[in-house]
Amino acid sequence: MKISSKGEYALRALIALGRKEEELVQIKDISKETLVSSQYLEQILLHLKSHGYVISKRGVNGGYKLKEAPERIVIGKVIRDLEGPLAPMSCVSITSYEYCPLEDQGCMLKPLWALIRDEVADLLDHTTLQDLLDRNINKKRSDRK
Amino acid sequence: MKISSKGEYALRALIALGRKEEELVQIKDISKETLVSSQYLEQILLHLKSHGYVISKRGVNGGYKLKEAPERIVIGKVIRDLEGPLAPMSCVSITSYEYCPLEDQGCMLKPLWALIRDEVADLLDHTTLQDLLDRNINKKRSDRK
DNA sequence: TAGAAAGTCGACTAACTTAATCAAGTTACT
DNA sequence: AGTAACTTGATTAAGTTAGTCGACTTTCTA
Repeated sequence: MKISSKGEYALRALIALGRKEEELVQIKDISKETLVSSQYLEQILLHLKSHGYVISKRGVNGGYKLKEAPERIVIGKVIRDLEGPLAPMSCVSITSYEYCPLEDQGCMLKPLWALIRDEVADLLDHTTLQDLLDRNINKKRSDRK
Repeated sequence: MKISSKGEYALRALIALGRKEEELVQIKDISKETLVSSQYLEQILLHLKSHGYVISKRGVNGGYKLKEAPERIVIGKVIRDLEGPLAPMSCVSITSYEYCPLEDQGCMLKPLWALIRDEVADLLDHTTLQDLLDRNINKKRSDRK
């Protein structure tokens, strides 16, 4: 049930950029703040760029910044884009469902996995980068009304 | 955020045994029901045995059965025993915590991981094998009162 | 306009994990 | 004695993770 370091590091980078809001931040500065090597960050930032989360400027005084406002960046989407489905098993994944023959005979595990998927997805899909920056990750969730 | 097939298969095997309650069930019969190869099941059943979930009888007419009643087998414990901590990051793991230097500077991600850990652990630690057999996995959780 | 700063891109790799498979046992029933 | 059945440890093939490397392109500035 782990989050991979790629997802973790991507979120660290987004947080670092979110704290500077509009300025360009260079990889080596992001590296200092996130404790991730420049070379690995480079790879991760390219992924973030290709998925439309950040924009970059090359050359002297270049760097990265967020493409959208932090309140429009949804953590669940970032994690799915960077490391794949949130569901614990593909038989309960909305975004990448795979058939399992046990479904036909009334699998007794599927409802459990579905519940986990729902809880995790609900939480991450209702948390934005701004929530992280505000340290506002409790409450405010759909099923707690 | 995946459950490994080892954990999934172990739970399938426990369910198969739980349905027979007291009889000895042979690996090849568990294999038919769970759709897991006999040879891989063999390995998994040994793990389940070493962790005290099942007992076996060798020789002709041997097989496996549950060591305890299904209502005493907690799914969270099975998963932790078979595939490790439930926490999405080791910095929020109760059972296998590991220090992360970002903690000292107020990591903004840790509260999120902690919340996920709490939700998943709460769910799995309040679900027993009997609940799975009864298809009774909703409600009845501590934070829903 | 040369040179340095900074991002880009693709290939590569070492270590680890997963998911098995295999072979050679040991035990116990008939 | 024979065979069904569990036991154990070694091995392996494939995939993933977490990087590393090197050559390249763009852009600013002196």
